[in-house]
Order: sequence, then C-alpha cells, then structure tokens
Amino acid sequence: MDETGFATHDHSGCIEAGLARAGRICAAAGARLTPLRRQVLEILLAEHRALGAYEVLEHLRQNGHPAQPPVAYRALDFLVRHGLAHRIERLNAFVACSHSGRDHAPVFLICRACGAVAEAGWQPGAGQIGAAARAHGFRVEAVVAEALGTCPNCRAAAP
Amino acid sequence: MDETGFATHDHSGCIEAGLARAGRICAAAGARLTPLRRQVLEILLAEHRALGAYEVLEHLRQNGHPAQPPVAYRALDFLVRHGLAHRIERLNAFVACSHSGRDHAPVFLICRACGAVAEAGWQPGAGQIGAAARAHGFRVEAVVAEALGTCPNCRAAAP
DNA sequence: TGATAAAGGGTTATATTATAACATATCAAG
DNA sequence: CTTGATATGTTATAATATAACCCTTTATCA
Ligand SMILES: [Zn+2]
Ligand SMILES: [Zn+2]
Ligand SMILES: [Zn+2]
Ligand SMILES: [Zn+2]
Repeated sequence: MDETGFATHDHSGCIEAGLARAGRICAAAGARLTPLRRQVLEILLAEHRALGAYEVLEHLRQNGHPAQPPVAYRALDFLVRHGLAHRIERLNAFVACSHSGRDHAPVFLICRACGAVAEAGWQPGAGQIGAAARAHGFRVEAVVAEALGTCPNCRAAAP
Repeated sequence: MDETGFATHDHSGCIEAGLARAGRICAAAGARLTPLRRQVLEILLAEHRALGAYEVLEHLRQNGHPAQPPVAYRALDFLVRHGLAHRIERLNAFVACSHSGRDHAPVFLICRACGAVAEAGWQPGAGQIGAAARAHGFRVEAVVAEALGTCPNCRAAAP
C-alpha cells in the first residue's frame, strides 16, 4: 500500500487492507487480534485523523458494544504495542498506522483545520536529531515527531 | 550562555542567568514578568527536568504561596507564550527554555532513567521533516520533536 | 487627577484523560 | 478436564486541564 497522504482516495480499501494486514501481522507475531481489538482498529481506520480514547469508546458504544474506559485503553495499547496504531502526544489521541508491518519511525503531519493526520516515515538517527543526540552523548530509544500545520486541502479551501 | 546539556555545571548560575535573561526578554516584549510568573520560572529553572503543572503548584505552596491549579497553568502558559519555557507533550510537563530570546525550534532529549531534559536547537524545515512536509504539500507551523533515551550519566552509572 | 479599560490573579467547580484493582470469562496446553 | 495465562468486564479513583466568575492591580487617557 502506498502513501495516501492527504489525497482523496477509495477509502473503503484503506479499511479492508488495514484489517487484512493487521491479521497477518498478529498471526506472524503470535498475538491475538480479538474481535474487540479488531473493532477498535476498524474504528481508527475509518478516519485519517486521530481519535481520543473516549471518542473510540463512544464509537464502540454506538456499535452496540457498551464498554468502560479501560476497555478502550487496553485495546489501543495493544494496537500501539504491535505497531498497528500510534499515539499522537500532542493530541492525546490515536491514529491507525499507515506503515504497519514495516519497521519504521513515524513523523506525523497534523492539519490544524481539518484534523487530518498523514504519517511519513523517516530515519531519526540520520538527521539533525541524531546529530544532536550524538553531540550530547545521548542514546535515542524512541522519537516523537509531530508537525502541526495546514494540509493542502484546507489551504485550497481557505487560502 | 552555552549548552549545558547533561554535563555537570554550576547550577546556581543557570537560575540567576535564566531569571535575568527572562527579565530582559519580557521588558523588550512589553510583557510583565510578575512575581508569580518569575517564581514559577525559578521553580522550573531549579531543575534540568520537566515538572508537571501540579508539581509546580506543590512547589509554589511550599514556597508560601498557596494556589489553585489555574494559577499554575496561567503562569506556565505565559512562560510558554513568551518562549521562556516549553511544554513536553510526551510528559505532560514543562521545562525552562535553554535558548530563550533566540528564535529557535527545540528538540528535547529526555532521559528515561533520571528524567533530565536537554534542549537542542534544530532547523525543522531543513531536514527530513521538511522534506516529508513538502512531499505532502503540507505547510508546517510548529513541530514537536522529543527523543526518549538514556543520558550519558545514566549509561555510565548502569551500563 | 480621576475615570475607565485591560490584564492579572484568587477561587470554585467541573471537564477531560488515564489507570488501579479486582472479578469473570476465554483460551491454550498438558 | 485441569490449570495457567491472557483477555475482558466493572467500579472507583487518580492525574491533568479548563470554564466561569469575581476582585485587584496596572495602564491609558480625558
Ligand atoms: Zn483512507
Ligand atoms: Zn486540513
Ligand atoms: Zn543548570
Ligand atoms: Zn539520565
């Protein structure tokens, strides 16, 4: 699957492909993609934006699955641990991963206007952050990189 | 003032210099560094790590200034708006700025073991994030870059 | 100067995000 | 089946953050 970025596209394909890929990843990892976890992933895949845990919970309830907060947090934690979703720190929210299965460090492009999130891959060790870490004798284990701005669709709508 | 990074140093100098610099910056900007705001900045400057708003509040109270949460949040918001402190999204916490006065985009190196935070400057537009944004037609307005890992001191202590 | 507007701070209450703790259910082996 | 491990259900509560209101201080200007 290619970068969808902010371009319009056949979105039902995103959902199906994402679920199928998640199934393969979990099978390969010996992890259990239970109906609940699969449903939460489907909720995230249904949008190219980040959802708060309580938004996910609300979707679950609307889908006929009444649940309490820990249910949503645990499912989201599973998805994040297995690389099927990411947590966006800036938003206290979660987004389905666009590159699941590939070992990658994500950088998120978050549109202030419409909330859309695009995920780009990068090499944290290669660029300026890696250089800064080496200069400080710091060993990097994980990087959060989140850019806020405006996506091309929103700039076209209100330039 | 130079990068202190994770190196040991005369820390009382950090506090005095930081307060003096903040005074100059606020005077130049026509902003009011009131006693409360100055006290909160001093609390942050006293540590090279990020403090949660409620930790700041606790320090305020111990310093003989009983206060409610909005007091801490408003002072922290002032400091962040004027570039005297930064919010670390990953930690829901705040840290005194090491580069205040200079126009800069910060990248934070956060030690998992001891909580120390070093702040390095970078050029978000120049590297991979800028390239990714351009490739997506995305206009970047602000970047959060936070690296978690281990600082040289902690690696020396427990390699 | 005194009136008035603007900004800061004090306080209460409440919203939002997240987790601890424990009970029950389901699953995988042996 | 039994048993240990994993997953889910549920209650309560912790941790983080803000809305709204009121009063005081500071700045502006007639
Ligand atoms: Zn899509
Ligand atoms: Zn947009
Ligand atoms: Zn210092
Ligand atoms: Zn350390």
